[in-house]
Amino acid sequence: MSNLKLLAQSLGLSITTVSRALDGYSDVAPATRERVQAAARAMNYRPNPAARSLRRRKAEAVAVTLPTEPGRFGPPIFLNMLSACGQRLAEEGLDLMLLPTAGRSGEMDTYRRLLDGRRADAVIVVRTRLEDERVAFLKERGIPFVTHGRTARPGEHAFIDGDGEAGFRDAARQLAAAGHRRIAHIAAPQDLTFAHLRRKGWLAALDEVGSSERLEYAAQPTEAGGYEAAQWLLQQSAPPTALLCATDSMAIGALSALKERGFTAGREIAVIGHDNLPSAAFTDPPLSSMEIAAPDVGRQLAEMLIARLGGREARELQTILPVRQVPRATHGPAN
Amino acid sequence: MSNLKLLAQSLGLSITTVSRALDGYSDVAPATRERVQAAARAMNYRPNPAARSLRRRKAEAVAVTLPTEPGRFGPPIFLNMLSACGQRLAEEGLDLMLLPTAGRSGEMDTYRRLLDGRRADAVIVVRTRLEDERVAFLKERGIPFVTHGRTARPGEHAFIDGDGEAGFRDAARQLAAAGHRRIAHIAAPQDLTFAHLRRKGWLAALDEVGSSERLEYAAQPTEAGGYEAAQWLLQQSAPPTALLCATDSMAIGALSALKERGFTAGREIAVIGHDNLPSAAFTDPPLSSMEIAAPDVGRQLAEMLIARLGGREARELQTILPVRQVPRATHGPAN
DNA sequence: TTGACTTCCCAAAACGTTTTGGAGATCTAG
DNA sequence: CTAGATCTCCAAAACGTTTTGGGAAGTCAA
Repeated sequence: MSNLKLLAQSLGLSITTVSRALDGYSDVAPATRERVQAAARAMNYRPNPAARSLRRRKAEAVAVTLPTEPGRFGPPIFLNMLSACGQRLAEEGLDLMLLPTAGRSGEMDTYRRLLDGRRADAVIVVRTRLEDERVAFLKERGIPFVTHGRTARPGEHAFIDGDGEAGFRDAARQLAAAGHRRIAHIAAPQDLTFAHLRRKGWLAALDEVGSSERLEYAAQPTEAGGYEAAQWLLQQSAPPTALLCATDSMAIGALSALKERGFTAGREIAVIGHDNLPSAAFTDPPLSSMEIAAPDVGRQLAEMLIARLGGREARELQTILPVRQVPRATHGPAN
Repeated sequence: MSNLKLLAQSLGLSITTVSRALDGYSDVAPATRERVQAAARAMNYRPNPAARSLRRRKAEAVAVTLPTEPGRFGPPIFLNMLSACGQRLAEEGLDLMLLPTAGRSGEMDTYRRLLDGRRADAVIVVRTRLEDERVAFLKERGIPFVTHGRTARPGEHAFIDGDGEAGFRDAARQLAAAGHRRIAHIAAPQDLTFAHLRRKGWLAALDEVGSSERLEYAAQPTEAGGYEAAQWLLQQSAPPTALLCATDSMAIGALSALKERGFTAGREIAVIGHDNLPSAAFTDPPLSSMEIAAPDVGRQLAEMLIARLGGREARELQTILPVRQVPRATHGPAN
């Protein structure tokens, strides 16, 4: 409600001086600066964000688009990550805008609306794909952005990601070391980078131990997808003794399929997921999983975005976070 | 990049006329209107949102604050609901701003920053409490808002909510009809309205059937909370035969506690949750739950907000949606 | 023919901020 | 005592839109 004009009038100063005093310029006397700041606090003045961004030609906002098919739940991790991210951005005076989009084509429309209209200064890309048209678009336009997850050419942009490849390699190695010979992979759609990398890690471990079996099934990264995959794998002529699942949601579905067929996960068949969802500790048996070792991915994401807005080079802003195994009861023995 | 001035110049018209043509005013000739619209499309002109909201004195944005304790996951339903909501708001040219806040005091700070600075025209309140200072604040300031969930005085503001009370009454009735005599309630913190109402429904059913037992335990609405509650309830001298849980997350925790003590849910002890999470169908045994019967709560929320911004009275905008039982395997028999 | 009414258009004033390009004091050095 | 340097401050011009208050033709009725 109160603006610079009012503030200036009440202080007997010009708008210019008040503005500069509040922004901490050096060409205003310390005494007046303090007088101005006190008055601003008293009238609890807040700069009008519209006016400010009009003049500065910045939106002071960061956008994230959420591709959501109706009825399908986004991974619960997102909300938490975005929350932490937004909190850090707020400290910098940046708003976090959530732009849900319908399907993949709607997403590009949203991008165009967003950036032609200068509604956001920077963008966060989630559910990154190996070949991601969003990334291509943003690079072409020169908009700062950070992706959550890599693309096929990660060298060319800022990203933060967990080392799912290493995580799955380690997990598969451990299973092999425990005597498992038929380690199957329940994969998520391979255009999603995280899914591709996790599968790659699994493949690497199989190569290492000289296993030639390539038992796998790709499905949607949901409980239903995991269930479907496990059903298919278990009815093969030589069914697997271990299921390495792309996500915990899929693993939970797989557990259900195992139970249905009379298997006990962790005894006859090992199951390992990824994400360490809160519910993973409460499945029956408790689900072995893995997770990004850093507690604050969202915050780091924000930090990278801020650095990018501050002019830092994209190549300096590329983080791969280690993945830590969270063993529980389902990675049990083969031998 | 292109603005009204450029557009006007290229058309040999005034800025005023171009602006009015695009806004569909009647005082511009149909022929010129079309000429303008064609040109606007060709130059893919988008009005600068900052300039527009400066002049219109509106932010063209809706905010939702997300109270998130670090480490604790918000209910996975939120992301979906907000997604659907944001999609509808976008059709109206409104951005959905996500403002994560640290703890309860930080939340009020955020509200003040938000509304003193006119960053949002309207607000969505989630995790509504019986006595909610956010609601008080918004009413005092006269900001349009809709709450997801009711307060203790729901008559005074717009809200959308599921009829958790009826849902829990029905569920408890059914349990009683099946012969259950000691129906316990695993409650969420009672300052949260949804938790209060669900407990109330449970109490109502107990009164109806003349049961005097009041077995209950309140905990955090998480898997861990449900686990803790179930543990406590099961070690009472006269343990319950049914657990009516405030949320599916809690029910999943309870299932785990049951298993640990050698009980089979749905045989010795019934378990029912609420929310119908995707994973509820994949627990062992599959969890009986309930859910709001409407498929598009988020969209309806957006609709109410739009109506409210359009001047509709808050009292006309109060929706209680029916709750439907989703029976699976865990509400099993007592007799 | 004239006055009133339409129809179509426009100049200019906002909205509230930041920034540019000084201007008037006061001080410093010669 | 004067020329420059240094401190403080300010008027005015942006930023791109919407909206106010008309104004110039053209049309119609009397």
